Amino acid sequence: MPTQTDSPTRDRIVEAATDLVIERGYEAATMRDIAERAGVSLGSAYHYFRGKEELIGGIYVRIAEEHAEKARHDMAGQKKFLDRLEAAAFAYLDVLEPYRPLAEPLLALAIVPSSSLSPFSEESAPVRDTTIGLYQEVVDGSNITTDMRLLPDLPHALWLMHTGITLAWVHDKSEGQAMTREVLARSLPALDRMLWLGKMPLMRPLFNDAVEVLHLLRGGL
Amino acid sequence: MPTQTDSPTRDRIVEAATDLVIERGYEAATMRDIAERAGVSLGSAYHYFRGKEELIGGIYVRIAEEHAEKARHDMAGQKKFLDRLEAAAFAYLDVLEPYRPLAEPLLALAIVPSSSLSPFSEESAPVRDTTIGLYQEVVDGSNITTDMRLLPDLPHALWLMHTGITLAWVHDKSEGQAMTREVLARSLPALDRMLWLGKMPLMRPLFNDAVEVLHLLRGGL
DNA sequence: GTCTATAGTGGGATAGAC
DNA sequence: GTCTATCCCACTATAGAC
Repeated sequence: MPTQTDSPTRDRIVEAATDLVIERGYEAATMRDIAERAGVSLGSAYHYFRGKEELIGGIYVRIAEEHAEKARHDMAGQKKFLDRLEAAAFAYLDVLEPYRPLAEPLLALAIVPSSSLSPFSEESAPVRDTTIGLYQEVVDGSNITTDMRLLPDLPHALWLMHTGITLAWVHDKSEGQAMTREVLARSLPALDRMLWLGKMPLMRPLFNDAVEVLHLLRGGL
Repeated sequence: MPTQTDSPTRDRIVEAATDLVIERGYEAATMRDIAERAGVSLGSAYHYFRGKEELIGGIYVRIAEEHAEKARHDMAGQKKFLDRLEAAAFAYLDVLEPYRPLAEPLLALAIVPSSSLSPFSEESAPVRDTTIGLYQEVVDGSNITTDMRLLPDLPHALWLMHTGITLAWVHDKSEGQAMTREVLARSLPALDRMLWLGKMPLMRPLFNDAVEVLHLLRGGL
């Protein structure tokens, strides 16, 4: 944890904030209410956290860690790249589920590139590395066959896809976000098959572009 | 315009808001300042607009219309699908450029699915239809060859890509958002080539998935 | 020096007189 | 349809408690 010193008061405030935001939504959970439920004064809450945004931010870390843990468990023993990728992706949706009430307000904060809560920010580097590392494991532990030039950028690209899944999941209006699951069930095997096509000479120019685009994205975001 | 009745006062408020937000940013442009610059009271501003968000929302319409106009001009006479698609995409980036100071705050509002400013919302239907219609023209005026089952969903899919481009552009940290342009320069030809591959029997299963995924997305977002 | 409490400030939004 | 007056919020400043 490269964050603050541990403090029971601090933890109580985070907990109160998470509960209240889940109960009432982001706007309706006022800093006064959060402080009151945590049994501290408003001033104390602001002593520990720069603002409401930072208070909420800690949840990201929790989600990423829960995801990594469940994904590692679910793909243990699996060898096929598709199996491992599916395990990691669906584990993410499982972990996300209870946090759904937080999805909209969290996304509104995280989408701002200059915000510390943005997945691309300097401050998010630890959480980002956790998830990229997980996808590295997805690749490394597998028997993937594709254009070898793609491999170094693949974990990062999968993490980018991971943020895309988040975006789709938040916007998914279907019951229990079934659409996101169905899209993954359809597109992950397709992705697997496309990667496999990377071995074919006919596909060479397409994979040239893919490698180049992934590099560009990595540099400019 | 299926919106409000025209009113000079209303227009003055919109203009003041746009200017102030570009000058100072979204947060710093207070409703009080906007009202003052427009020469009306705070209460009057709230008479015309439900809130700050709605006040800013009108800008979307303007961007979509400017884009459609420039794109139609730029692709006039072009027959090749790739040429038309590139014309439409790069026209969009050209149109977006002067609005860059608004990008972050606007995205923060638009990303919330329940917001009227979301590109997927009921209220955004007119703007959405404008842009989907433009991509329909991109396809219809072209000599595109691909798996025919893809065609009905293609304009909507291109609009989805269009919102993705917006997302990348807002996050693009490179000088003058050069990365987004380079990514497009690389990936649009690749997309064109992939669509062309839809004619090959080998690609049949991949295009089955593509058609299915596009349908799922269309239904669940 | 570390934490807490209190009393502000300013901004978004609303009610109701005219 | 325009205004004034007011509410409630996030957030700040700062004095004091331990």
